[in-house]
Amino acid sequence: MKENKQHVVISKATIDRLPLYYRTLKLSQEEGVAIISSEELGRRIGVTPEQIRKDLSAFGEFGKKGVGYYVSELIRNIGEILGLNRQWNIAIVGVGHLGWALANYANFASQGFQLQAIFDVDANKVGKYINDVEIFDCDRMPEIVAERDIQIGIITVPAEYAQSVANKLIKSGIKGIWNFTPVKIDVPERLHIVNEDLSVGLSSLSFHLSRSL
Amino acid sequence: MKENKQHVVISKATIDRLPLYYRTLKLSQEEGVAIISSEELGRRIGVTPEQIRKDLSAFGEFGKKGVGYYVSELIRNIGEILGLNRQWNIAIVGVGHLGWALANYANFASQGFQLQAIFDVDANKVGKYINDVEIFDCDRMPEIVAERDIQIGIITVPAEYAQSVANKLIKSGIKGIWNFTPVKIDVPERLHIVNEDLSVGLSSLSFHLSRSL
DNA sequence: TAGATTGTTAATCGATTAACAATC
DNA sequence: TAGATTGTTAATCGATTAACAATC
Repeated sequence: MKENKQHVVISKATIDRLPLYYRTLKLSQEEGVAIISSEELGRRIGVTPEQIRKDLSAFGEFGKKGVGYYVSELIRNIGEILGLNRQWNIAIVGVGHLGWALANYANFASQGFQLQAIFDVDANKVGKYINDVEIFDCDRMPEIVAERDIQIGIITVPAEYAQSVANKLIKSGIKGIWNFTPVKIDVPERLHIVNEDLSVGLSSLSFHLSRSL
Repeated sequence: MKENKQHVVISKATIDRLPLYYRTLKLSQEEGVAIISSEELGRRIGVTPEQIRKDLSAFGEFGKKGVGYYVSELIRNIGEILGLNRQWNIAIVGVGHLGWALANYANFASQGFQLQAIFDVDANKVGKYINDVEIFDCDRMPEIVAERDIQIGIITVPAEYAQSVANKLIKSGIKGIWNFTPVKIDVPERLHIVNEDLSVGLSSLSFHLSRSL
């Protein structure tokens, strides 16, 4: 019996672990593992088995007591929870080093994220292609976003343009933003935004190394 | 009176917010702000003033009651806490798209992180330069790391080589690792590792969009 | 059946928020 | 002095861990 647990509050921490489970399960599947226990899955990921069972229990009952989880079934279920069983259309705004790297990141496609367009203001870049994806002028954002049903925008422009680019994306009809600039972007309530602040990682290392060296 | 609060437990969340404070303070300073309240700083970052005061209080008393924080003083103090007032020598292993982008990321240097070397196994890349930084064969890691006193290694190789590259870095004397591969790397207790899993961001957006669309 | 492992409830731990005395 | 704002203690909230009944 599959329950619908809409009433359970799902923590951000849980959502961030699900992709980890998903990926590790896929790897296990490739290795030929058909059934896996929370114990074994936890060992591979570096998470306690209780944590995994708790996380999953927020969405339903996916395992078999005394047995474990059927890998393919769990992959399907987590994929469904994360919305990975469908295609998302994404766009990158800003072809700097990072934007270029992300545009070349082939793995997105394999996870259902289809890069539909790249935007930049530089006339020298507009009209060129990165891996068969065209670079458009930012002014054409409303048109292209609508035409290609783009739901997610990735912002890799210099920090000072982050907010104005976000505004333009939102006005064009985008539903979610992945922000690589180190500034806080104000967005309407209904919009989802994930901040990927790459400068935190090194600072964190710096902090710990200063203390231990 | 500056106290030494070695007994206070500092949460990971606090450490992750400090770079945010640091950066925002620097921006404020550039705008000519000399004194800032936790209220105003919080507003700019999107964090409650209580949070900021609590975070800082783990390290000492940096403000003036009834006044606020002297921006330059707080920058210096947070910089000291994070270990940003010194130079760290870093190396990148793996010149794929992401490694290339990071090697070109000029901002590292401005924060005291000096890219000293790049490593790759591809003979076509070895000997070339990215922004005046030479690409060395991975076999020369022990030699170069020691010679240039490199403390931090950035791993941007394909997932399957992550662990062996980490082992090599550690054996070469590296003290901290910034891991961009989506796999768990086992390291000795004394080593610091920060995982930057870029695939989580899109999955998280996918999850929220699935629910709200 | 006995052993294994889930799903869930209760207990613990940790982090955030609220409140306020101290003091500039 | 009165108003403002810090630093800290107490209260709340949320997330993780432990324990265990259910059951395959």
